[in-house]
Amino acid sequence: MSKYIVADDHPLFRNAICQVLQKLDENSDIVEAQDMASLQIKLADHPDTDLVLLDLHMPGAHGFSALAYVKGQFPDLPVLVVSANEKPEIMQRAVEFGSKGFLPKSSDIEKIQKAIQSALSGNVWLPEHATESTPVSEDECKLMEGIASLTPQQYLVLTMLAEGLLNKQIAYELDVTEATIKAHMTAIFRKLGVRSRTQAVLAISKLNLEPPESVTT
Amino acid sequence: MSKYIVADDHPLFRNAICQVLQKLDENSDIVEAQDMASLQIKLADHPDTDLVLLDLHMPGAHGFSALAYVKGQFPDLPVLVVSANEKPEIMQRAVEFGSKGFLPKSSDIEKIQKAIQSALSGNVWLPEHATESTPVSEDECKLMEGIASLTPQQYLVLTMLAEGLLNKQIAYELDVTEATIKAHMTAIFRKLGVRSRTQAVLAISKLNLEPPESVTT
DNA sequence: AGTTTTGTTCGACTAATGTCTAATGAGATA
DNA sequence: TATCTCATTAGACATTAGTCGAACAAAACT
Repeated sequence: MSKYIVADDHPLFRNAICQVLQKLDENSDIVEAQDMASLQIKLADHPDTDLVLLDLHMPGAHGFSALAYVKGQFPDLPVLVVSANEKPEIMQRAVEFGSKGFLPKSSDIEKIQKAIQSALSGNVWLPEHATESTPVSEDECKLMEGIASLTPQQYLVLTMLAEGLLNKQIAYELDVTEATIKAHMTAIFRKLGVRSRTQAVLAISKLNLEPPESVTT
Repeated sequence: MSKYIVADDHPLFRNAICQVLQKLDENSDIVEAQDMASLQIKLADHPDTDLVLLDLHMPGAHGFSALAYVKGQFPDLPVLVVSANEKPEIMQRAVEFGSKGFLPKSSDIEKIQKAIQSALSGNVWLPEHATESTPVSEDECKLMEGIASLTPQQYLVLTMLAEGLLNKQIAYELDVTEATIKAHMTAIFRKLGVRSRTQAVLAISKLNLEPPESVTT
């Protein structure tokens, strides 16, 4: 019997994944998360999780930064990235950043099963056509390491920064002082190797697979 | 006899394009630009240009913002986008934003000729496989219009903002006071419909085709 | 020529951002 | 248990960012 966390904001697809999991293993324990905040909680509540199915495009997940963050918090926890994205270079990058593979949302049930079984047995699974080689740049690696070293709170603050919020707004949302947010910002800048919020936003937008949501204030 | 401007930072490819143009029309007048700054100058110097071949990934060109900007300055000037990008949705988007077509850099000479002739005769040229439909969002349109309405100086300032520079640094580069840059910023924010530099960066990073260059201070 | 608009420039003022230092508390370690 | 590390919290201070009003010049319009 295995324990899974399925993190995806699309209820239909999340459900589909869950059904496949149950078919694969009737006694499996399945936990669901629909955004990064809930994923964080579930991860903390279920330290005995065997596999996380992670969508990179949930609320609070900015492309690969979500993967980097989860792997940073739980380095030994297997993660299988699930995404609507089909680009081979994205798939490969996911693996290079610690994912046990890449599962396109267009996959049929059989492929989903294979991917999950591979991941559980410690192997990597990729669609056939994802074999191009796309080297990861030095900078990108450094950035991923930086994100992986963020604390949960810091990641949350970074996420809100990436939505264009002011320190004041972030402080209000998190119910702390503006001074606290500023302190977090300074810490985040250090870890990401940047000097301002503008550069921080530029840095993480490099990791975005798809255009971010519209900027709303 | 026609006059062309070839804007591409890759000398080899720029040269190749120029040769095709000369073959197509021996008397053609060909002007070259290797970045947005020089393109701006050439555009002003040659108001009788018949066609601009524009690479969206030159220094100073942030994805579609370069196209939006050129079309904003010279609405009636035909522009043919040239790019290493091969994604159909990117190609279509270029056309929707006013390009006379999309020429992948992998094209052979024959295709290049066809694309240019189409553009000159007022038609649109696209590779065969670029026929998916990808609607442009409301927000994205507004943003493109905003960029198109920027003045040359404002576009320049926006570009430097998008590299993560401080107002002070931009002011030094452009040899004006910081107050001037701030005034430009305010104007840019209004036109882009945002309230801070952070949001401005987020907005234009939505238009980037590929990850931006590394952030260096 | 006279008027209007618009881009660029800037100073003064207000708001937001970022750094430094330090207190607190929770977990890990010895 | 005592100690140590580190995340979280914040106040004080310094810097940067952003708004407003206005001067000036160039271009467009009458």
